Amino acid sequence: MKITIKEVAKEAGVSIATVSRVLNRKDGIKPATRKKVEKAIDKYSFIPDQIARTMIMRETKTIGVLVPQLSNEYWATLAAVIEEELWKCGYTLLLSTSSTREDCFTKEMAAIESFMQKKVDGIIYSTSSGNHPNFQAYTEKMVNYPTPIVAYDHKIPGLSQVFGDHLQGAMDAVSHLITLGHQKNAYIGGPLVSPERELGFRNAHTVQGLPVDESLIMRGEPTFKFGYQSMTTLLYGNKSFTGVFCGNDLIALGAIQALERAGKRVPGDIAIVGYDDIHTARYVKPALTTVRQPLQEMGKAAVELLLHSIENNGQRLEPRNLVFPMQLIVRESCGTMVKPEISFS
Amino acid sequence: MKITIKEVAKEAGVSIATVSRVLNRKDGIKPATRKKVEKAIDKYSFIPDQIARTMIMRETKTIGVLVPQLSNEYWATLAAVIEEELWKCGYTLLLSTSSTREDCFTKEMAAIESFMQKKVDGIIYSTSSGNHPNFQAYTEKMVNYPTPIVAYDHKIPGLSQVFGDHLQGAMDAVSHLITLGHQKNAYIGGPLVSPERELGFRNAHTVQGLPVDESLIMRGEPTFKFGYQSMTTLLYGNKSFTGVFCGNDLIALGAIQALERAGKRVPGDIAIVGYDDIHTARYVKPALTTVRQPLQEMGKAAVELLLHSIENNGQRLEPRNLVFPMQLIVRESCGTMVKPEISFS
DNA sequence: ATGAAAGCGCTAACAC
DNA sequence: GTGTTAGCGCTTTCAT
Repeated sequence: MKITIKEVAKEAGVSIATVSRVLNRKDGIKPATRKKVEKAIDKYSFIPDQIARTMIMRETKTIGVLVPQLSNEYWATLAAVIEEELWKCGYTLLLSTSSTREDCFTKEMAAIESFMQKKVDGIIYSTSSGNHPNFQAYTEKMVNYPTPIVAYDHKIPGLSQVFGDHLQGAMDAVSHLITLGHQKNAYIGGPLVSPERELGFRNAHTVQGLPVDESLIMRGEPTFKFGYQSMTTLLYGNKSFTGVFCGNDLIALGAIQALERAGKRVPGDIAIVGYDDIHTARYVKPALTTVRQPLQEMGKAAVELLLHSIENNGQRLEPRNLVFPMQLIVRESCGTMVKPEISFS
Repeated sequence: MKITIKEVAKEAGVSIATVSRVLNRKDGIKPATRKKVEKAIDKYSFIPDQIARTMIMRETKTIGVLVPQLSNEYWATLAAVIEEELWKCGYTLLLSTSSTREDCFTKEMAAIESFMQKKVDGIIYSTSSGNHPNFQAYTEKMVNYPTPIVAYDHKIPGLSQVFGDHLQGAMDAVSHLITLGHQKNAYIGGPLVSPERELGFRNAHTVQGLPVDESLIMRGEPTFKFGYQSMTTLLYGNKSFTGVFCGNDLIALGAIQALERAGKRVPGDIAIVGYDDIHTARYVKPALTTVRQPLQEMGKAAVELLLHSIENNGQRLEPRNLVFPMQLIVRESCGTMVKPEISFS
């Protein structure tokens, strides 16, 4: 038989209102009554029904989190950070991913809708379909949603957002390449990946009075496969270049793999910089020089922003934007000799 | 103003029952009425309240998934597989992790309880506290839970479960080491990690009539750090060994890092085998010889088992156990020269 | 200090 | 075909 507060009430010889009161730690209850009720709860191993409670309280204590994919270390780590942070604050997360499937935009919309149906208290939204033709139109409506949303690492006017300063990150990375003497560099990445990274690549050249060879710009998906294929294309195209900036570490790993297969040495023949600083970046040989994103801080900030706006949802407060600085991590893939670091993680 | 089916009904000039019918694609409705209702739904951008619906239907279309940690590639990938599979079947996942914190057992219990309160339709449960003193007592009660649970890669009597044949996997790995001529081998891993892997390690030796040096067995956590530290201990303990079987790939990576720091060559001086075949295993140098778990299949199986028992929850069907075979992937870390594989993933 | 009763938004059984 | 109505399990006035 199904146990509800009714059964508990009967067992304890009180009304359901009283049971509800002890469940919610309200005071103004005779200790003796409370004892009786607690005993009944225990006897039946009664677990209160959140769903019924939600109907009245209008809160689910769950947050919808949308990330592009979990099989990518960067996003998985972000999800981990968010989960931990949310749990500390008494929230659980409803998780969806978007970019495993071709039509990620459709999946994203469906996931958000599912979050709304399930009445999550808030949403943390990172996207992989920022370049979809209908993206703008869709996200513009988000401002009017009853559910607070914070955008992670992409712009949605009117929403609170957390993002990384990728223009700076990319410039630092490419400047490093240039400083080491690399004048002809390729970019494998955006703007599908991230327009700012390509922009930073260009700026770094411009600042040094160096031209950018447009045929050395490869745009596509943020995957190992794309990195491998792009590098292969570059190699067989007989392009001349000595440095490569990759839109993320996975791309860099793929590029390195292609280089090795072609008998080129990294960094001897070609210098490579990645982006993200996923764990793997330190394990590989050569260890990857890359740009570290302060993932931990960014994830925490997203949670804070969200919970803050949940608490004050009455006032519909001004959206807040948080920008985080990136940090160049110099390892081996650009030829600067550094003592290999040991890291536990 | 809050939009409910009431408002939609009024707008369309019908009763709430009719609105409910079109929402649930019931037939027996005049096309004209359906049109009217659909227009009203559209006008208000009405999103039905799952919570209210759940109260009656007794299903949430959400599944609770508990994994040890998301920052570990193996578990993240499993979560990704499960999410994808579940989504296809119309389910969303409520995700929790256990082992980021010290007291993972407490967190696990709390997470499961939270799943129950939130009335998930089922739970996929993988654990990292199988060695906790109260674990057995706790899981024994799970059989009587009203919510179907499938155990992932650990035994809980009375539940359906999916697991890998780690005894076989470990034996294959260690036999490979022995076949290559390694007679004195270390094990860095369990039994906290997985008792079967240690057992397989022992069996492989026994079968070949080789003794196991107990001082070469290191037990601890499934982390990079533990691998690094254990190898360091082994090295400074002046032990003699030429092969190492690691409980998982992260441990193996840590061990290799320690070996390199100590000026040893892999596989020249020491041969290493890992376990899991995470993506990183191919990127590292030397590429890791390891045991591949059919993660994709195992994740899918867990989902299938769960959904099957959700559908037939009336009959309380017999628990089913699925065991998956492991596959040794020979790369470079044991000294067998193989052409490095290219893999897109 | 406790109980009775009114809903929260929806579905389903039963009318008509 | 469509409307009326009784709940689902809980919280919360309003009485007492």
